[in-house]
Amino acid sequence: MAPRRRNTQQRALIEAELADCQGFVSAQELHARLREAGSPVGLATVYRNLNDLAESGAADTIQMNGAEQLYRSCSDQHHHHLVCIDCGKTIEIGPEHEDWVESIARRKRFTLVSHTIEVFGRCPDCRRSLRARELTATK
Amino acid sequence: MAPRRRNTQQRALIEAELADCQGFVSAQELHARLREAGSPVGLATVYRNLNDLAESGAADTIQMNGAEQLYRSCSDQHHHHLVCIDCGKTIEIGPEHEDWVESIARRKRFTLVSHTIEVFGRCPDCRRSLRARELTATK
DNA sequence: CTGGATGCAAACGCTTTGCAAATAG
DNA sequence: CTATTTGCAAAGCGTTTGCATCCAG
Repeated sequence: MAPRRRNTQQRALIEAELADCQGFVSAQELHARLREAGSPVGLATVYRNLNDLAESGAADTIQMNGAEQLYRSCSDQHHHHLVCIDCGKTIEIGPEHEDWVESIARRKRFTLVSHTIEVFGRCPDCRRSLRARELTATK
Repeated sequence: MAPRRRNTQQRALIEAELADCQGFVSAQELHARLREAGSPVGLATVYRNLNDLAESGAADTIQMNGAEQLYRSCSDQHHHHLVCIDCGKTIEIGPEHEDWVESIARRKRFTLVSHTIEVFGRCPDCRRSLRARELTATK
């Protein structure tokens, strides 16, 4: 079992702030938000808690280019995301693909351990404003 | 077009060594190999070239846990891998799934930009030796 | 020759850790 | 009261960069 942890004030703040974020946030970002919100939590504490949350499954995490770890509140089961590269909005991708992943592993006689899938694109809103901007820039 | 680069001796060494590796290697690992092989190439140069290769598509790259970038020689088109977590053997996963990724994006009205898929498991060989080891350890 | 490439070491950015002080249970 | 957790600052780690030197074209 996951060894129960203490219920500290800063842990609560971190969880709350994380839940408030729409998409993924980095530890640094979350730390800044808390600071601005007048809750001066130590950066190291943010890291420690975020890692705990990720380990316990209460948050999930992806690695961005540049070795930055992003976290997101998540109580659900295993799933993946479609992430907008402009605004950061994320949409969960259903579990339909798990079958596909399993069949790949089976076909190669691999025992499946884990997998990561991240899909990046541009959401309708951002695409629209991008196009508007391009028109303006046209000479 | 990709601006042509100079054909230096160390670039050749790096490309050759990368091609020699079975699975993925980190920049540091590759640097160590070269050094052991008596080809003292600077670490920075290894990084620079590996990044160039990745950018030009001559190598592909995945991020491991812990923010370490792994590279692999690769002349093919875009594809993904099934990686053995014990021996590091990698098997390319065909492009069948690209359709699936596209359909996800289309359904959510996203303009697709990129995606990453990595599947980790244990290959038949490693599974076999693992089982053998477990039997031995049985009290 | 000359500009791009190399090598070194210093700089970087994110993350982790050591340790004393604070605090939950 | 005691074991955890916090906060700070220092250390760690992979990677990048500044700059003088080197060498491919």
